[in-house]
Amino acid sequence: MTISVPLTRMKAGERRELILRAATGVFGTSGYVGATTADVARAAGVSQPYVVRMFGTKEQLFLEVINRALELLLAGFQSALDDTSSDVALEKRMGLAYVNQLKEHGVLLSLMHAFVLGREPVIGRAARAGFMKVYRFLREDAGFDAAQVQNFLASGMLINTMIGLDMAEDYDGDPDVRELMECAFPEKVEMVRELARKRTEG
Amino acid sequence: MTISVPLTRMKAGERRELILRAATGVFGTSGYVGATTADVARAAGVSQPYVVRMFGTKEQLFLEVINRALELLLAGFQSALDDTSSDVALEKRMGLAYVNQLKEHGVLLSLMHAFVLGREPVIGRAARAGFMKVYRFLREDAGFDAAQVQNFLASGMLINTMIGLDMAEDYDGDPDVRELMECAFPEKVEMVRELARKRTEG
DNA sequence: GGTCTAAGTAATCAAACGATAACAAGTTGG
DNA sequence: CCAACTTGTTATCGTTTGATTACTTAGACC
Repeated sequence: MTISVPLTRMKAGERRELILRAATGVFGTSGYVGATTADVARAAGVSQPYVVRMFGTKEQLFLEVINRALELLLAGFQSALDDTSSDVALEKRMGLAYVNQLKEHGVLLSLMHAFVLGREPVIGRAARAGFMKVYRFLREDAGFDAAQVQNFLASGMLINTMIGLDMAEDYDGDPDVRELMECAFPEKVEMVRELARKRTEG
Repeated sequence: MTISVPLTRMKAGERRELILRAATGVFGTSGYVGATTADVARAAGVSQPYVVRMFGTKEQLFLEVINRALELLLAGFQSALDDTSSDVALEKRMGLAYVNQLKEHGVLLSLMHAFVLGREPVIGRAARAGFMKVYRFLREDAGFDAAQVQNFLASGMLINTMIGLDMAEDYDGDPDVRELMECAFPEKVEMVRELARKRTEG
């Protein structure tokens, strides 16, 4: 039973961002179809009809979630690109920028859920466009060649998959999981485990 | 309007396999939550209650679908492993075996949909176990080292993603898509495009 | 301090879905 | 040939869900 009475008022813009963050987490966990507008509302601390009225439809909300996720991702890449202070190689800096997106829950996973819905007319089109936007950034702005991009994206998709699988769940019980995770998230295994713990308990 | 009258009888075993094939395609396209038992029934040419009664629940059906998909995948890998006649390197043979699973629609994609539902208690557990079964096959039976397995799985997850995105849809209109596809499916681009066409038209 | 707008809720609905129950028609074995 | 089991269907039900409508109330502004 949720006590829903007083609720401090916000301007629509703030509330919108708050709901988008909540929705990112929910869609990341349950997927586009599996997530309900009531789940999102609960996570955001507002009523279900308010979520729908603010975004029009669940589909529109999901589109805004994945567009926001793409903006965050590309902004992270741009920062890694701009930061020439460190002597770390570009490809590695970009990889770290990618993994750091895990700190906000659902950013990478809601994208991943969109990526497997290519046959959905509206979402599919948006997902392809978003994916290729990342491709072009890596290819043109970051200056990767085609093979580098392919390799980078492949590693990213494996990371998404392992996060989607909640693989950290089995880290302690299965040495093969440990081996794989240490290979897939170099230097970031502890962060990933910590975040998984927080999500499970909290 | 479906004409549903005469329907030649089958033994339950055959009908089961037929439904599992149909369900593989439907789950691959729409995902676990998005696919309905009525969709599966329509694709299999039987009534919706029959699907439910044969498999108990939709969840159970999905579990059988992904277990079957895993069996097909591992059988394909085993064949590639056994076929020592060709002079093609093992890693490449395994890659071809992977891509050839695309010939049956939904085998790789239904697995992919399972892989992003790690938080679902039952499906998540099965998905992790299945993924690690593949990992162990590559690591132990195929003799890959950890980095090789990571690289192989990463390429596989990128392939899954691009198929899930229905990326072939944009092959003609976007030269970057063409570049990426030629990098991700070496020598198999035409097959992928052909299968995508069949799925779109048929 | 009253008023008017923007921020929110409660109540409710129609559609879709998974599941169940009850029934029909082949097929097989004695 | 008929009884019994298997293969299948039609009809229907209770929930869940996204969406709509109508109502409330906080707070900014004159």
